[in-house]
Amino acid sequence: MVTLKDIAAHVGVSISAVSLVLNERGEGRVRPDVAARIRNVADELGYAPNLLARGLKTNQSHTIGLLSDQVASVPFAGQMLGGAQVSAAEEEFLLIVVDTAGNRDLDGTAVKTLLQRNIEALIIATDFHREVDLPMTPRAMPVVVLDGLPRDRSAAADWVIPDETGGAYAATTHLILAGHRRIAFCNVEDERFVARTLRRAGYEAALSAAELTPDPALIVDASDPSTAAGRVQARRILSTHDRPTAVFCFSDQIAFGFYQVAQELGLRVPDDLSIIGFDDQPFIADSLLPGLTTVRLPHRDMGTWAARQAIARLRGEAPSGPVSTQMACPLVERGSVAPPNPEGGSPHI
Amino acid sequence: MVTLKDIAAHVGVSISAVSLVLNERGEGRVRPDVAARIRNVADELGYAPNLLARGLKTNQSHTIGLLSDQVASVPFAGQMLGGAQVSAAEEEFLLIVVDTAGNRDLDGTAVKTLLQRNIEALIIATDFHREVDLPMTPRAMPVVVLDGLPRDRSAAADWVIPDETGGAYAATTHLILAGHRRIAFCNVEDERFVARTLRRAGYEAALSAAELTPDPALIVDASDPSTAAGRVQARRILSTHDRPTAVFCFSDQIAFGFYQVAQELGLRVPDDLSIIGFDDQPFIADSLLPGLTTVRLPHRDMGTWAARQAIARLRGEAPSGPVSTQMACPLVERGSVAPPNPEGGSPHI
DNA sequence: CGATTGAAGTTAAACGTTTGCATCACCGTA
DNA sequence: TACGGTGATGCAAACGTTTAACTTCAATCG
Repeated sequence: MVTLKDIAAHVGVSISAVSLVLNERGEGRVRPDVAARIRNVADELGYAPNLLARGLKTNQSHTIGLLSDQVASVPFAGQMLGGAQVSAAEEEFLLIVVDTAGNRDLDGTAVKTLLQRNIEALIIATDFHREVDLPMTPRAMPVVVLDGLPRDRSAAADWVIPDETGGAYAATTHLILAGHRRIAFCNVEDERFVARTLRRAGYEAALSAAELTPDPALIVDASDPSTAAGRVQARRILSTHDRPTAVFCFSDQIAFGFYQVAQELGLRVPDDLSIIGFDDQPFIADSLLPGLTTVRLPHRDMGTWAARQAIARLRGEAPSGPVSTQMACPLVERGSVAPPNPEGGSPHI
Repeated sequence: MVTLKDIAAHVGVSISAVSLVLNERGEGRVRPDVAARIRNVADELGYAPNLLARGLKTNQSHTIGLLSDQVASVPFAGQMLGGAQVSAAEEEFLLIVVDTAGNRDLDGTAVKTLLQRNIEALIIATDFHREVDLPMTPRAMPVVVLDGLPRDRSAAADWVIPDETGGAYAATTHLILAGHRRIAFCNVEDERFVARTLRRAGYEAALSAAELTPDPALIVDASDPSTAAGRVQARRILSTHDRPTAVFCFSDQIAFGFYQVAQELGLRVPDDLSIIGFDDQPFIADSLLPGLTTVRLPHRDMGTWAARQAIARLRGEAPSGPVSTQMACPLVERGSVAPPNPEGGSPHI
């Protein structure tokens, strides 16, 4: 590896002169022609500053730590990480990711690992929108929660979450505009899903806005967001005599379950049953037949925001209080929504 | 942050004494009682070594770089990263991941970023088993290819790949043992998939071992490993008059397509058609109805191996030549395989 | 004409470690 | 008494940077 010393020796000046020039601080301190020589030699030799050394001196490692307990467990995680990493890189920051592999990091080992590397900011990422407990961090270090919010709302952390309510509203409205009146909502029962309440609010708001009264019988809770749990609710809800003509599902997985049960019952999607999911999960939403109309979770955008926000704070460009934002969840139209079948609910066999 | 100097001041010894003790090098050089005092104070103050400083001095950053062009793009990536990161952590190494976000890193910017951070070893990860071009790296730096192999086979790099042939053999044999004789294989046509050839070899070997002659009409190529491409081949192959009773698919996605077309044609899975996939893709294989019997790609294990191998090389524990390994791809049995229906191929409507 | 200014650098200290070498007290031996 | 050996400890240099403070020299100014 080439060091400042090497360049200095080649050019015949002192190390500091080289440092000054290469950091664009040589203006008026180093003669232009000497500066040019230095730059040339640096180029020729392929100089790249040793960031360990620089970090040691300046205490600015240009590194952001990302802590997560689930990089592996969930497919969208990659999108968030990718977004964060790429936008960090745009600002010449490096993102270092530590995954506690599912173990709640109670003793703070993971955070310590990161602090030892002199990270300048910390991003806490979750596998789904929920409340998180923040680890202990040095007073001045920016902390950003990615896809979640601090349980202690007074904590000095920024956060970004999806606009769950907006997404649910858009989905439900889409169904209403297609002509549906009996629209079911298959939610999840687990309280840890913050989205649970928010999506329901969006669903209800959309109905109200269209002057429809929600039918409690059409709102059901799956035990979790899985396909199997979706099937259970689908069987209950689709075999009633006045079944809904459309269903909005908490997850694409659950929607998948509704596809399967619809098949079983001889209901065609979308002719006899319109379905909308949530997540826009790769390899599912677009693989289903017909393609699943769904609401996209903006994982990449959230990752991007988190990294940018962390950097903005580092630079003192952010307001003093915590800032938070909601990312839009756009509706992705595929083929699972159609006007309700006037014929009514009689199954085609 | 607490430094050696702080501890030295508290105890009333020199910095070097503290350093020696804390690195277990004090034996016979520092009196035991003093050593104990040092350790105590270090604990109390919550000392953690500054790894930048240490790395600068020792030139050992205890960091491994992982370069990939697709963390985001593929769901399994997380498994590989998780495996690599966790096993690196076990050896007190940190994994830093740089994703070029799909841009082939021609100028080596990404590698440079990593080298600037003084990484000690480099892992090159791919999104699917294929040949990769290795970037320029310092002569002595260990390089490990994860889920792929160097195009230049004489390069000084280790690599780990899945045992594609073994997995395909197991899958095909499983179908044979269930009683199937007409077993189709839906491959992909894109040559970049190294697995293409290997899985086909496993399929054919299994048939030969059972003294079955492969029927060329039963081997088809999908244009890519997607569900849509799978459907195209499924329609061709399942509507023939003497259709196969079982099919082994290159991917779970393709298998998904076969489920869909089987439905369309009134064929029941597994009664009328047995299906085996490849990948064990989360949220698909276990969501299908019936669950998809498939071959698991050992992403996590490969990640683990890559990190361990890199570290072993660093420590000089590896043989001098390149080493490579194949990870077993176990068959995961769910519900999509049954004995062939003696009734024959007549569709049930 | 002596003092001031400005350009063009250089010196040296510092960041937190690690580590070879020097120091020093003490002991046993010749 | 002198000497080598040991055990305990401190000193100081080095890793590659950054940066405040300094030097030197020539030119300008009142």
